[in-house]
Amino acid sequence: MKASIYDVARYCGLSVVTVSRVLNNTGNVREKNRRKVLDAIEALDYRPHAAAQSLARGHTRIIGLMMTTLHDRFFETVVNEINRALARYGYFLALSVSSDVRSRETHDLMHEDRVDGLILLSLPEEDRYVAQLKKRSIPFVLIDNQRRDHMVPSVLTDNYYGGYEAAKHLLSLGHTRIAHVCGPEYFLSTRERKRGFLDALREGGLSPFAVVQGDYEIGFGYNTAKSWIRSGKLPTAVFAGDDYIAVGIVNALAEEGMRVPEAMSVIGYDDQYIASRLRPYLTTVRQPAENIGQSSVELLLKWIGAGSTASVTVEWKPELVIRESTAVYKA
Amino acid sequence: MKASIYDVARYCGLSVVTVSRVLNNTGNVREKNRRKVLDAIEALDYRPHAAAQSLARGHTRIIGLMMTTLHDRFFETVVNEINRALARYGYFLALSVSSDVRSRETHDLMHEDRVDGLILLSLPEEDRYVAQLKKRSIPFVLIDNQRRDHMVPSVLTDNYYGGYEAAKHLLSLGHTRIAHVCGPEYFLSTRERKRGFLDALREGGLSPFAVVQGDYEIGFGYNTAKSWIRSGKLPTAVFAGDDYIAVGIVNALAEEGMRVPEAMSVIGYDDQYIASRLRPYLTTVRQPAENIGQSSVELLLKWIGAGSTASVTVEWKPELVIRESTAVYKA
DNA sequence: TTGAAAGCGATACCAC
DNA sequence: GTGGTATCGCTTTCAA
Repeated sequence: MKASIYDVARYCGLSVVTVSRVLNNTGNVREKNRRKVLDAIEALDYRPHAAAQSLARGHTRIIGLMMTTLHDRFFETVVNEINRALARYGYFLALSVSSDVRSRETHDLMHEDRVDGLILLSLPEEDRYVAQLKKRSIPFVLIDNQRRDHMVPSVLTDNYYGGYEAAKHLLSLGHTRIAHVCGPEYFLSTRERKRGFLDALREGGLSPFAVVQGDYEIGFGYNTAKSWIRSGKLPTAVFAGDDYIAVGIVNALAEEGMRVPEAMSVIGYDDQYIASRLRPYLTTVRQPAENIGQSSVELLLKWIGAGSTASVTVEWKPELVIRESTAVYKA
Repeated sequence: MKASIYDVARYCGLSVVTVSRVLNNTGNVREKNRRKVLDAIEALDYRPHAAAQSLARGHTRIIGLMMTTLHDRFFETVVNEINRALARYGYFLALSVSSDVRSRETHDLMHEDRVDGLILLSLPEEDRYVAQLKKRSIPFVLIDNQRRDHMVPSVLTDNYYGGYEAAKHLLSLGHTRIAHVCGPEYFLSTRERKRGFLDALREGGLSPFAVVQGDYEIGFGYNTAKSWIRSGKLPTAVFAGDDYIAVGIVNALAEEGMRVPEAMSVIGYDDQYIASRLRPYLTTVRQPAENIGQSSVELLLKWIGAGSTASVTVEWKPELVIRESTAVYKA
């Protein structure tokens, strides 16, 4: 049978209160007794019962994380970092991956006082949750939120800047026939990247060779490039909405014997695993996933600690990573 | 303030016992009263307090999952499936990703009665945990365990079979100069795949063109292929230890203007995302991650339900997925 | 510095 | 069918 705090108290001839005190490092315990308690704990291999502690203290030291998919390098890294940061502060991570927003389990995560706070990672329909969370006054943080108008603590990256920098890079290389192959319109990030891209081109006095919209998939990039090739009209540089699209483009070109960056410069977004492994290594825009994960935890724990929040927004700048897939334009 | 079961009882003029009864669907409640309770719950927007329930019931309905990395398609899918299966049974998932086996948080997951059971996903040093778990009599299941000798409930895939089938496939295509580029020796899966591969070759009366060992990385496949090319001595077919290695090989070949499968047949393992997206689509050996995730949950919950286990081992057969990267040998 | 006792919010045994 | 009460294991006043 597992030892309880009473067993420890009995074992060392002190009261449970004293045991509790050394457990929680609340002062006022004679050093000699402290030792006795510690020894008893050791001898009995005692560990406090989490549920009992939660009940007594009113909190669980569990943070919930809700997301729709793990299959994304950026998300993976964020989750990893959140996990690590949480552990450092003595918190646990409850994960809920659910593509179906309306499923039951995600709701119970916030309904039964299971968590002290929640992190919402790039959730569509975020409003629905935000309303619930506010009503139940559960601390939360949004990462990569879709809407920026409601005042809620959130951490995000400057996608406009990312798109802008990507385009600037291509421009500086002397390209003038520049296309953008982007993701679905309903992502704020897609729209922002595009806006940044277009603004940069406009500043350069250019209009885009083309703006093609589809999914963040290798296949979409592949098909787009193939259709350009078929038509015989190609841009000299492409800003892909993400690395998968970029890789698809490179792949299609390679099949036709065209090399990147010689035949076409290609720039991606996200710095996924393959971006730095597959030749040609991809020039890309990197989001600081580690920082994002960390800030979200810090923001959340600050809220939990303070009992209220100032609804801070932390914004990270993405970073242009120049590798092999972009080069100076040669006529 | 959040409503407790006492508030509900007071509101509907019944006792907490009755409320608890309708909450848990234990019979013996007059239908009329049942309605009253339900109405009160509705009116007060009441939800039972998880910690209080855990304390009273003696379990948490939380299952812990320990793993070392999320960056793997197979793992992702397993996690996803575990999450889904758990949710179906009304359980929650506590995740601990930790490459450092000795870190604190992973331990507390099993020490404070936070979880009703644990799933260990492909953990090196599994023995250490198994011992702890057994000592504390916490139900657990191993997925993809490294050692197969200790009697513990586990679910795994037949890597020997996978390697064997891969080789058979290449053999049946008429290849005779077949290489194996595999992962690190310390993975049981690596050793098993290799053993299957070698046995198949032996049955075909062949010895391998080469067996090269390195990391499960694109770069390793790339470098290996490059060195073959430099040496001028190439196999006509390769069984890569995983898809990343395979993609690296294809990538290196493509750079030299050599096409797959025309110049060389390549077969991967795991059916990662890129395997089915990048041309040429990879012939690969697919592990049934969904089934694995599900069985692990079922095994674990069965143990938890029964209070004991028969130490079952569930083994899934991987499946050969033939796509574009392998073809009949032409001299 | 220490400990007795009152919660925390449920469940479960046992009368009625 | 229903409800009083002890119980789960810990924290937190409050007196001593």
